[in-house]
Amino acid sequence: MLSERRLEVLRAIVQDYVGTEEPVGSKALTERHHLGVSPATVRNDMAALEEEGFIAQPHTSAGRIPTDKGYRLFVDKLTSVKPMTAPERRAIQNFLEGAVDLDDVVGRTVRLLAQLTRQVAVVQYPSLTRSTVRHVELLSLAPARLMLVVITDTGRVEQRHVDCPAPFGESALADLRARLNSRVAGRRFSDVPQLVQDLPESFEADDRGTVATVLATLLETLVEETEERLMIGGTANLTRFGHDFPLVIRPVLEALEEQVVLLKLLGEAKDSGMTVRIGHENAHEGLNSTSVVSVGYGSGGEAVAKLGVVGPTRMDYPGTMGAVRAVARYVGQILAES
Amino acid sequence: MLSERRLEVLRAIVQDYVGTEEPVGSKALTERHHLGVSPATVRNDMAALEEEGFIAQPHTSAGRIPTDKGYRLFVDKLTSVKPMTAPERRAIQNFLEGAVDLDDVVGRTVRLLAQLTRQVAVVQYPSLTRSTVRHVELLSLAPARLMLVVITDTGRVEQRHVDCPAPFGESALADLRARLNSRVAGRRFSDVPQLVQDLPESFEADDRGTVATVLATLLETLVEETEERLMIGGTANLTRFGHDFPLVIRPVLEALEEQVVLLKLLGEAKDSGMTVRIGHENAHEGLNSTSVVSVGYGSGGEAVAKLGVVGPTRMDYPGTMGAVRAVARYVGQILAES
DNA sequence: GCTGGCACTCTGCTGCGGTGAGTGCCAGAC
DNA sequence: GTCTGGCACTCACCGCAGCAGAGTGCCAGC
Repeated sequence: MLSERRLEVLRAIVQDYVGTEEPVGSKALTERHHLGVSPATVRNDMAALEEEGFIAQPHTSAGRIPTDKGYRLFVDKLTSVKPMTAPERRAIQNFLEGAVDLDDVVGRTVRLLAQLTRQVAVVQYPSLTRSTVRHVELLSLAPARLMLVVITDTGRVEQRHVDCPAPFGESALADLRARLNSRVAGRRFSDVPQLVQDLPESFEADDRGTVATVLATLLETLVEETEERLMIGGTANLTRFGHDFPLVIRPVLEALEEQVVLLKLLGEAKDSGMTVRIGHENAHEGLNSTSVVSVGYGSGGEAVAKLGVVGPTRMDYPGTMGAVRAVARYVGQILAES
Repeated sequence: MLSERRLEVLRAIVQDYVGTEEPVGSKALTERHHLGVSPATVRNDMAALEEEGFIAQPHTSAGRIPTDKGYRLFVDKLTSVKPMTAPERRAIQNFLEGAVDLDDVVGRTVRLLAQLTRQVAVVQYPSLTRSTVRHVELLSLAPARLMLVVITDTGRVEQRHVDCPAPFGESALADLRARLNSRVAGRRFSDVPQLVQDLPESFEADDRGTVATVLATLLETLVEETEERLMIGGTANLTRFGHDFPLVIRPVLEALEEQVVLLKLLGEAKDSGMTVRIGHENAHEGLNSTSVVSVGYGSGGEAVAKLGVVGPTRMDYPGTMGAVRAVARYVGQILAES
């Protein structure tokens, strides 16, 4: 077990390295932090910390930098989330309140998060799986062509074309629309399949094919849209990565363009509470030199989607975590109100 | 006026520099291109070209690189768009045909363009201004709260909440829905305002306020959504910028995040035909070391939006222009079919 | 008007010693 | 035992000089 002071030394190393982006030596440490011991003692502690794999030397006779494992310990044990100040909180709220629709909410959230953390922000659109259907609309585009529109309580709208096997009359359409809505409006997304299961039977034989097609499309929309969309922003902050950024930036940009990768990334995070993935803890190789801080957010008590930031492992964890948590909280509020 | 051979020398310089990314000297030029003259002669020509501002030397005793003005001349006079090969065209078509909805079309277009040109791709969503209204839908969310959904012929869906000054009955709602659609369905976006102008008068006094509110929201949607959305992709290609990329990439990334900047960029381009903006020809400072190749695309004969790529001024203009043109053409086809 | 030749100018590379931050280790003090 | 001061050592970084090579401008001759 590491002594209290050695942990203190690790904390100091992390803080200094995050600030200066340069390997930190024993002398500099004792000067900037009042550890109450001499550089020589700190050197001994450092040797021990290195032995345990928490810090490393880029080369002999250079200072130490934290390893992924060191950051992990720092995040888990040596620090706590730094709360936002009151003015910051007010600014967040004000900024988000101006949003006019869902796209705007997500867009503002991304920009806000990128600006607060000075890192790349990723915001998942509120999920359909857990939200409820507010309304289903059916429109006739042509005799045998319909448009299906699904509106959710988070304000999201999805539409699909439906090609009918046979022409479908206006009255049957109105009928189907009414029945569909009476069954699914206000219901959980995941409950919809069984709620509409027997609908075709109540229609005339000629129309059953069309009804079945519409339902199939509806269910398909649910499934397809469960795979979420997301928005990213603040990629210009990647240039703040450090001196080795030319090497690192490319795989990161590539990963950020792959929605699938990002969704998996957020998906792997815990459903409740904040998740911090440091360096090689990220499954995706391109993100091995980044850390991802993510958290769920939702309109009610429940999380419906996730948001987070991607930055260098050398990041200000307490501050970043504070910003991420605060933003998630306020987005949840905004969504609940709208 | 520059002699034919001097233009030929300029063309050779541009081609070589684009290929090698290194200043090109007189000897290398004569070796790689059969100009039929000696290096000494080429040197004289180069001196003349430099005098006119078409090429420049990074420093004395280095080769020459084209200036923005040189690229301009190259694009205008010395080359032509390189058409896609048949297999390429087929691949483009196949890839785009798999799209299921508008978002998917735009998404695929961006990815395709980024991949073909190995540069950053920008695709504007089809504009509402020129497209027509396919359907307007009104839904009752609460006694005094409606949802307005506008569907366009390009498959785009916009929705807005409407808070009514007074409760609005279902029958009045159905009435308004029917009348609205009979007037605006299939009509040009820009014609809508005058088509609905007198609608409130035909309703009962109690409902006129609500009708007016709905119409106001509808018109607002038109105006607001004339400011387009767009999608970008292939930002990882920015790392192909060259050795000075660490300096250049930041302002470019920043510019790319500003939708306003990009929209202005595309907006400035000619409505018909391809537009190439080279280096300082771009109004936005952050893009001074990039070139933008853009072109309009549309579902009919008419352009409804624009797409293009952003890359280093040192780009393969003929190939890029060919890819941009081909993609625009096929997207137009896909949109017309759907 | 083109060419070959020639002197000149730079950049980029390499090798070299000096500097300084940082380390590990050890003997001694508390 | 634990901490401390001292000391020798290592190694990245910096500035400098020298060299090679690519490229140029100019000029005389064809």
